[in-house]
Amino acid sequence: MNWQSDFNTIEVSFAPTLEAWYEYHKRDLPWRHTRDPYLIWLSEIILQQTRVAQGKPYYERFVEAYPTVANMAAADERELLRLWQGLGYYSRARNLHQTARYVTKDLDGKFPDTYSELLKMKGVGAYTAAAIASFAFGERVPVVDGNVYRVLARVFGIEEDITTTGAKKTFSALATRLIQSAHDPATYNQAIMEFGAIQCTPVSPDCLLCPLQQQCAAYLTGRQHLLPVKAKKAPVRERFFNYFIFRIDGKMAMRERTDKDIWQNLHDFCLVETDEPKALLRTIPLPESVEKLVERSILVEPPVTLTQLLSHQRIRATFYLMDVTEGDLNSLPVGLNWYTYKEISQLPKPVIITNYFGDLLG
DNA sequence: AAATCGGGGAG
DNA sequence: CTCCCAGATTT
Repeated sequence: MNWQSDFNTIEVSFAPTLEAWYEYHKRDLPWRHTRDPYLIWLSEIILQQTRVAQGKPYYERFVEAYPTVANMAAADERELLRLWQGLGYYSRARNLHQTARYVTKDLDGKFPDTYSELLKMKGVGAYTAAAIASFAFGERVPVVDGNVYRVLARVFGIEEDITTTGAKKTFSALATRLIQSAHDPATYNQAIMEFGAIQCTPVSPDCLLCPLQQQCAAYLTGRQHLLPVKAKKAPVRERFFNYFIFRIDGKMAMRERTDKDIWQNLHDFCLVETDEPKALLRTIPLPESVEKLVERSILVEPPVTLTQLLSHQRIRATFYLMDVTEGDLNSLPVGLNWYTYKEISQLPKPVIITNYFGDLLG
């Protein structure tokens, strides 16, 4: 047996081995009890870059609120964002809504049933299209997610930087070969991701009880902890937010974020961003409309500073709670509107805003 | 090809 | 602290 046929033997046994492992080790997760493409799509969007433990309660709430794609299409986008609040990557919620309407209106409620048609939906890329196509329709297309990168890099000893375009092609090509030997494409795709999530984990993988131990290039050379190779991320950008919370008669001034920036379509307060931290209110350069409002307001408590860490940014926000004492309530700076506390509790807001409110307003 | 988009949990 | 999670889209 030469090296070529030996290599092919590993490729052919790979999928059946994982499928067998999966039948014994799989977790009982809610989206594994359905083949409804709508529910599978919903679960996959929620789980993008999101751990199962974090996404699961959101999935339950969304299924309860919108049992069908038509229900979701009929909903208000703000309602979806409110349900999505705290999960991050809010474009997912906006795309969810847009795609629900696309399926309901343009496709007459019939969910796309092939990889290439699924790929046309907003928010559905190569991974999600493959997941829905295989889980709901049995199509033989491989999922390639973070788990798959890790498992394949280790078992096959691939040292390419997984953040590059070339690696994406390498791993996809290998994954396409491997799924050909699967007994069932849906089971195999579930299996390799589950295997990455609970056996071949990023830190301290359970190699001693691994069914692929003697076929794993990384284990056989003691390089588990070195694979996959991944370029380091750029350092996070520091940002300083100065929030003015204008308050009067049980209302607060808030605005919907519409700039091409974080937290699009979520609601926050009057924001003045500075390029350095400002400990004193009078040192913050204010736009004229804000300055005029500040002048007829009084600071009702010492400013509170909170920090929110994002993937690429560290937000340090200082909150100035201001009671407006006089003047025309109809003349707020552009974009701001008065909201009652009850209304505010229903608005989708960034986590740092809900943290500021504490238990007062969700 | 590189940057951007959240938030949380594990170690 | 660092890493990374059932990635996609924009620049």
